[in-house]
Amino acid sequence: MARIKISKEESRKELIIRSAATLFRKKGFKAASMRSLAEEVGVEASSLYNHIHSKPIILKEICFQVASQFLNEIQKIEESGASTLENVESLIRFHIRQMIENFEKVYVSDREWRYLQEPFLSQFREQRRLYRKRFAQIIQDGIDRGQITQIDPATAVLIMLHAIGGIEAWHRSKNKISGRELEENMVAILINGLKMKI
Amino acid sequence: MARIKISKEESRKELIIRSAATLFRKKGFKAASMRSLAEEVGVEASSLYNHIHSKPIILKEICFQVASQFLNEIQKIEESGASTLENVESLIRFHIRQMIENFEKVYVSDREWRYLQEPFLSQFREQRRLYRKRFAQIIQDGIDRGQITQIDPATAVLIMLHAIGGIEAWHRSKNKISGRELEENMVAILINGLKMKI
DNA sequence: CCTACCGATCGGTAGG
DNA sequence: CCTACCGATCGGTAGG
Repeated sequence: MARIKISKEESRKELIIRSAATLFRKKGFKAASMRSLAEEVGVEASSLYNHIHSKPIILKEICFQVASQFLNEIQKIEESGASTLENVESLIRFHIRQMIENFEKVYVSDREWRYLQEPFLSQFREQRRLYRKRFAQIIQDGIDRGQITQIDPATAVLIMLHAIGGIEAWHRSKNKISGRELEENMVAILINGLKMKI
Repeated sequence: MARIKISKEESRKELIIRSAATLFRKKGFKAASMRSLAEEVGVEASSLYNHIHSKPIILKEICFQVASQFLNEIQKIEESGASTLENVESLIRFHIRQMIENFEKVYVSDREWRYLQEPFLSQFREQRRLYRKRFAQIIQDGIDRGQITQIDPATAVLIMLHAIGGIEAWHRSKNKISGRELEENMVAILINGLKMKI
């Protein structure tokens, strides 16, 4: 019975976090009220606090959940032993798919993290900085091996990540091309942009 | 004397709008309070209302100021008679420079426009939609003429605009490369990504 | 999970 | 341009 209660609590909490992600994306963290979140979930605002600690802690859970997924993936890729350009492509594809399939949380983590409270704000910034550094290192390897054109790796990372963030506009548009087509088009442009000119 | 008074009023208003742009960028529109804006400007909150109508109207002024600059520029480029790839490059360079030199307003117009009130929200969305359509048309011309690789033009626009939005991260980073280098690197990657593979 | 409620802060107005 | 102030809304707590 204790087990059942715990698992119910857990799923309730996750429902709240998922609803919050959608709400934070739509309205922005500051403009999204706990009252509107409660309405979405179907309870009174005060009842939310039986499952979550506070509004900023919800944001923290979203941001760190997403961050750990990307850190796991880059770890796998670094250890893959594939060629650099393949590694860049894998990572880009992972970002694109996350942005398509796990849109609400990824978007919130990308755009609303600045409302994190300390010490989470600093921790998140640091994770982000290290992630980008590792991404830049993969690109640097590609330059060293002559697979990637002579560019500033940090700038390349910046372009990649933000370009992929643009999928937000795709979600909002009518007459979308398919997710598959979107992925192929983005990969084509971005990878082509990195390749050595011959 | 009336003329002097008016010109003083105007510059006071523009000071408020510039301060607001910086504040909206730093805190986000919702989190930025009129009281903190007043503090920045050096008056009491209530005194702001002698120069501006309301908080959302400040946002409107920022967004439409920026939008009209981009609309002017794309107009000039469409009429230039240059080759397609040159047109794309000109437009990208304009975006990059605006993002570097007119950062606060451009960033706010890019990220905070969703807090616009009707009817401005709809008007802004429509201007944006048309702008992107014109940008996509330039790329479509390039594809038709065989200068640009076979990709979805709307996706290409999405990538370009959001990649350039990434300059925000450049502003925030220490150890920046120079603005000039940034521009050249971004142009290199983005234009290279569009070009026909040979 | 709800009712009742709190202190803080918000955008904005009245009046001078 | 300021003092004084308003109603609305916010995140969150007490107590059951």
